[in-house]
Amino acid sequence: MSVVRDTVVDMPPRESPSPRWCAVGRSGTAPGGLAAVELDESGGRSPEIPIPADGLANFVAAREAEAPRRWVWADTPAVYPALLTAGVRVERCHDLRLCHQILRNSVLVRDRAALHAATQWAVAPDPVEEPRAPLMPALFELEAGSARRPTVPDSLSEVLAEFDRQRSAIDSAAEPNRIALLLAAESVGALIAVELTSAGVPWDTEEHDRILSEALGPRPAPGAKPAALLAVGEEVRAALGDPSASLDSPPKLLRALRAAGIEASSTSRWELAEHEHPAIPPLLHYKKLARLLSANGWNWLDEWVRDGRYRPVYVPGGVVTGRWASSGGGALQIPRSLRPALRADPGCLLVSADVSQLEPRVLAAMSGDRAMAAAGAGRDLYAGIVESGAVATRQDAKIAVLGAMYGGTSGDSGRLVPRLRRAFPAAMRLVDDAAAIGEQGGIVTTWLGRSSPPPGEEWQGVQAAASLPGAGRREEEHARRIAREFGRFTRNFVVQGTAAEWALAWMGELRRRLFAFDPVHGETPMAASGPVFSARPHLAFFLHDEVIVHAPRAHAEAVASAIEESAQAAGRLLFGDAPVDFRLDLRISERALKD
DNA sequence: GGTGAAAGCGCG
DNA sequence: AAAGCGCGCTTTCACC
Repeated sequence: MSVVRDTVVDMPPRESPSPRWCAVGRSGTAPGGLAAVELDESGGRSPEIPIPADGLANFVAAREAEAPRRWVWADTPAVYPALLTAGVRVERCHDLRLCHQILRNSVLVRDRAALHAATQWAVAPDPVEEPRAPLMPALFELEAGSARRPTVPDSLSEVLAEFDRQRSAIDSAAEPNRIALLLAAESVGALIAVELTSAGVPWDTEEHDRILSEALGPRPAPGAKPAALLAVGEEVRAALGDPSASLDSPPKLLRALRAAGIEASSTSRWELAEHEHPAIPPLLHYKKLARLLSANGWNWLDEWVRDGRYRPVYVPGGVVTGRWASSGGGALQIPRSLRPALRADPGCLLVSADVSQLEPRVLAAMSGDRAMAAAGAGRDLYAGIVESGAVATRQDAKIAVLGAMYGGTSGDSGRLVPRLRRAFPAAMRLVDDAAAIGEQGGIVTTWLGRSSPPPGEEWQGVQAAASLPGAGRREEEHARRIAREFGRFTRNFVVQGTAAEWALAWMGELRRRLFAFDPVHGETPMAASGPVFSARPHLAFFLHDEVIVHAPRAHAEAVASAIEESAQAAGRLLFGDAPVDFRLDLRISERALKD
């Protein structure tokens, strides 16, 4: 019994009365049907257990009651939505598609040959591009005409073979072997992502409409522009002295600006703000309104909010660093001005939490920089950096820290980062080393073991060309520039990626605690959250370092404690007893606040 | 008429 | 024209 399989792979560790994995896939013997196989520690397998074509939810519910070690399946979003709809939640799974991606790329995994050979599992990072295969009741069946096959294999035999490959790969990882923890975190993320869509964000359509109307005027007829937008547009044209100026096309707008004597080189907001001209303030206002309308206007509302819920689709592992991406509705870009539309159901509250300075704290923990950990202990990290004497103001501290993590070289950041380097040498060495590796075209790896992609062929080609004897200055400068760019990417990768791992651990822990709450009986609150999540606190929103839980009133205080405890638990899970605390801003309210 | 790149801006 | 990372989405426009 290896340490990896025995304790770490389970997140969080638990006593399981049934310490076996349960793999599910399309049956090889019963065409069109599903089947399961149970696996034990020593590689033993049960015979195929047939699952009735329409009986997956029942099967899973029954087995789940026995607390299997993990469900093993190809692709969580192909299976889990239908289970939730049927009222069945699972505690833990192993998502083969996501885990394959991590293991195939991680340089910590010594035996990757078998995974690399399994090309059918190497899929594009974003499988949401095309419609997914239908989910239930024929789980993995193709629906005539409309859908395509899942992006990864789904037969039970393929599932079992891939799981074998992955277990070997996990065991072959270099010490300290944290990759199983990463796979557990990634897989619980896959469950959470589906659950978030299923439960939805409680959305107050009237409040959204009120915010839009206040800014833009009443909702216009389809195809027409809102009154306030038109009025501000006229103001801009008047100030430009150009009644026909086009404001929506950057090239045309630029010409109009030039004609009015504004020497701008682009029409981006920050550059326009540099110029003094009566047309500038209304133009900035116009751009603000136009953005609100096109990105989150009434059309967005019609398309994305149904029955009081906004249901975005999250894409775990959608970003190379391991952050989630989203698909549809722009879940990760909801403007703060619209946050008040996020509103708890009657009888419920929102418990919101965001982590203060997550990434620098993660950097302090993974680098073991005690001075940086101390700067953030029990207070605002930037205030602590000021107190340490490294920089003079909180603003400077922030610029310096961001510059350290992003690779800032010029301006304030270029001036301040060296001071940070003196005050926090261990933390800075970690990111500086990561940057140096990237500049040489190397690969870096997060705390738990997610590796960065190598530079592309073009990058390699430019470097090779620049090192040839006949290379000119232009080529050398170009090569240097893109080498530094890649260094900034790898510098940031280790921090952003490890922060994403912490966030997954935080949510995984929180999810488990939330489900231990007693459902609220009587009138069922949060009915629109579906059979699994109504009546009990559930995650409703996630944004990199921020969560919102939708909870019955009676549970709100306890939920806040659970969020806090989960953050500390995540810190311990990843970093042991590193003296870094992850501070939260916690808020309990009926609606999310702008800020 | 569809496709893809670029610009611009929202989020962390 | 961002300096300094990672994304998604809408609009415009050149091009096939």
